[in-house]
Amino acid sequence: MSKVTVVVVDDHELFRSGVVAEIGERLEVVGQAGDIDAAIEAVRAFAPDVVLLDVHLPSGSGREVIERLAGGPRGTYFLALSVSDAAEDVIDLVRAGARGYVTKSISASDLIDAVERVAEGDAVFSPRLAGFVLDAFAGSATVPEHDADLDQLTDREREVMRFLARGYAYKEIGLELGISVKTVESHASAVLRKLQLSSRGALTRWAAARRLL
Amino acid sequence: MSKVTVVVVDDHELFRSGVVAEIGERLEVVGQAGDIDAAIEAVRAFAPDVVLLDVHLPSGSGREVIERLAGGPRGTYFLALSVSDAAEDVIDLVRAGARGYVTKSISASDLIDAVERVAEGDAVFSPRLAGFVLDAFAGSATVPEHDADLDQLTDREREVMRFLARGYAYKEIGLELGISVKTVESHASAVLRKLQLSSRGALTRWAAARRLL
DNA sequence: GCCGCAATTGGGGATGACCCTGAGAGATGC
DNA sequence: GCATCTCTCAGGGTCATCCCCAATTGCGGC
Repeated sequence: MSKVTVVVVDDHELFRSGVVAEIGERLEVVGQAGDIDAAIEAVRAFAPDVVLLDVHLPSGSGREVIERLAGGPRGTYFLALSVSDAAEDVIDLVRAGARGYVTKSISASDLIDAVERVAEGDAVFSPRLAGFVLDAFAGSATVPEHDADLDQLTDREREVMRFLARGYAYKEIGLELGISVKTVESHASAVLRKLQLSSRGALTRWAAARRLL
Repeated sequence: MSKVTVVVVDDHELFRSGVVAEIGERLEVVGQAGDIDAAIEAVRAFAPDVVLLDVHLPSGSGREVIERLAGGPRGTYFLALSVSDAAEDVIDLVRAGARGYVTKSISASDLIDAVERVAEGDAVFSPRLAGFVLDAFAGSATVPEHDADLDQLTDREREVMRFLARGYAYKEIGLELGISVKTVESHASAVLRKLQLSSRGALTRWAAARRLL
């Protein structure tokens, strides 16, 4: 396969040179940049497979580079490369869209491997760093858990309730479920009664508060 | 360092035997289980470093094992091992707390490496699978960002829109804002027209899709 | 079988929420 | 001065919503 193309973004020119010297044999470094604006320009110009992105740049965070390039032509992955191994930095960059995060203490051969894996769509993290992301992910998505209120509803009622909360009219729900409007009304009535709600609007608020939308 | 201890959970005894035969040289398999209850018992009894967990078990999902052991003594990591490489399964298990996810097509030596890395707190994924998690993570936190649709609304209209989307009746909004019902109706009408929506229900769906609730 | 119960499916009918058009008052800008 | 925009409100028509009511089906207990 042909060489993976890379743009290196770091505010220290000496560091960039070092990286290029180390990985230049196996990867094709098509561009370099020292600040956010130059980085964006370089990525747009060369459309590399992978962007090696320093987290701390003089004009801001590497996150900004990813965000401002979001929505652009796909196929470019970002690999964060930083001295920092703080959880906040890692999560921040990953949230923005980085596909990996390695510290600068990485060896040249490991860095090459990491870039090639990221270029293929895989995610790469230095040991321990992935744990930050997974913890944040698992914690951020505290899911369903048992809901006594929902338990009193029958299957059909729960189904109807979901549409109701999202703002679908009875008629629309009837079409969607293949039953008559009147039947939908019956279910809706049962839902309101069981949940002790007075109106359809109250149901929307109830569902929104539970993040059921 | 001493051998990493492992409990293997899979409903096929033959598969468990195969795993044990392959990894037994380098890792210490202290227990096995074929269903959810046995898995929980084994993990509690042996407190292994790593649990190799099949996703699909006869009595349910491997997720249940992780959930029912959550809050127990720490130090045990879960590594999902499945034939499925579906995004839902991967995200489901990671959300529950798995520290890695590899498919059953993995080689014995790679599996041993993966177990050892997970035992040290690192996260391990088969190629491509990590992308699912990162996409879900990044997608779960899509930030406000500028919204051209919202910009066309006046301050008052935005205010009314927020109530509308949450399911408040015109009368309630009027009371809340200290204006007449008729005024609220006018604002509501303007909101629908500007956002090109046909009804109040459509507005609720529009807002829900944008996480404005 | 037979009865009771719950779930699902409908109908009739009345209220009023919803949505449109139009319009006046005040503020701002050219 | 005139145009524009925003906020305010009213009249009026349509139909979504929500009440009470009933038939059908399936399931478990006696």
